[in-house]
Amino acid sequence: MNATFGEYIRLLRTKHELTLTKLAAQLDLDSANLSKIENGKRDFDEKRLSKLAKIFKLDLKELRNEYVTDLIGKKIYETNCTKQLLQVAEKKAEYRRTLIEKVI
Amino acid sequence: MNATFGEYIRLLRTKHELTLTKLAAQLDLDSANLSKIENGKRDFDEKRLSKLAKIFKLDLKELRNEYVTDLIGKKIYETNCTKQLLQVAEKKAEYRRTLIEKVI
DNA sequence: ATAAGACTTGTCATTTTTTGACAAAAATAT
DNA sequence: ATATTTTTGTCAAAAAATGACAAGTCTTAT
Repeated sequence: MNATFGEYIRLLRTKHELTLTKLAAQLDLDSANLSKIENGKRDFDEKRLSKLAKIFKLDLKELRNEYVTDLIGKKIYETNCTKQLLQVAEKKAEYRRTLIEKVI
Repeated sequence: MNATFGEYIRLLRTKHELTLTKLAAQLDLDSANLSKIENGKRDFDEKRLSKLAKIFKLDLKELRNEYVTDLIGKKIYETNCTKQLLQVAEKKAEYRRTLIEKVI
């Protein structure tokens, strides 16, 4: 999926021919705020992922992957993180994983 | 650098034989909070990067790279983002870069 | 043309999260 | 043992995110 998470939601919504108001209601959200989410002016709150999955009958894990990759992709973008640096970041993530083991 | 940013600061500090109190003062920070930062219980605020660079005579850009990779590494860790998903995230970052071009 | 519905934008109070500051306990060094 | 250093807990203040509403634009049907 080559789109922001907001664009992805809009895609799902329009494909199902739902209005902002209709979908927002199902997500327990204001339609104005859903509009902002779709337009990348607000973030989608992780706590609503399961609702979103149910509404569009999506696999929650896959949806969460979409969400997480968007989150990190956004950070990569915001910080101007190059591919090279991203590899360093990945190493550091691995390192953090080893930290926990040490505590055990 | 295979360490969290907090650990990295601690490394720098001890290498220079500074106490928490001394370094904290130079960073315009409470020593108790610097302790938390070094122990990963708080985040280092980006706005102090330049001070940190000056104190230890580090290249600000390189230091910022350390900081950014820590930031993203932490996110990768927290979200359990696999290498595969990370590639997706990278694609999404690229996509975001193209979005701006479209506006121009 | 205009009325209705759909979407967008701006604002603001509330909530949540982060930060700074201080006190006191724990660990370490002298 | 005392002094110094470091850690931990707490809390108020600052900052950021969120929910809600009002008013705006745009689109479509009549």
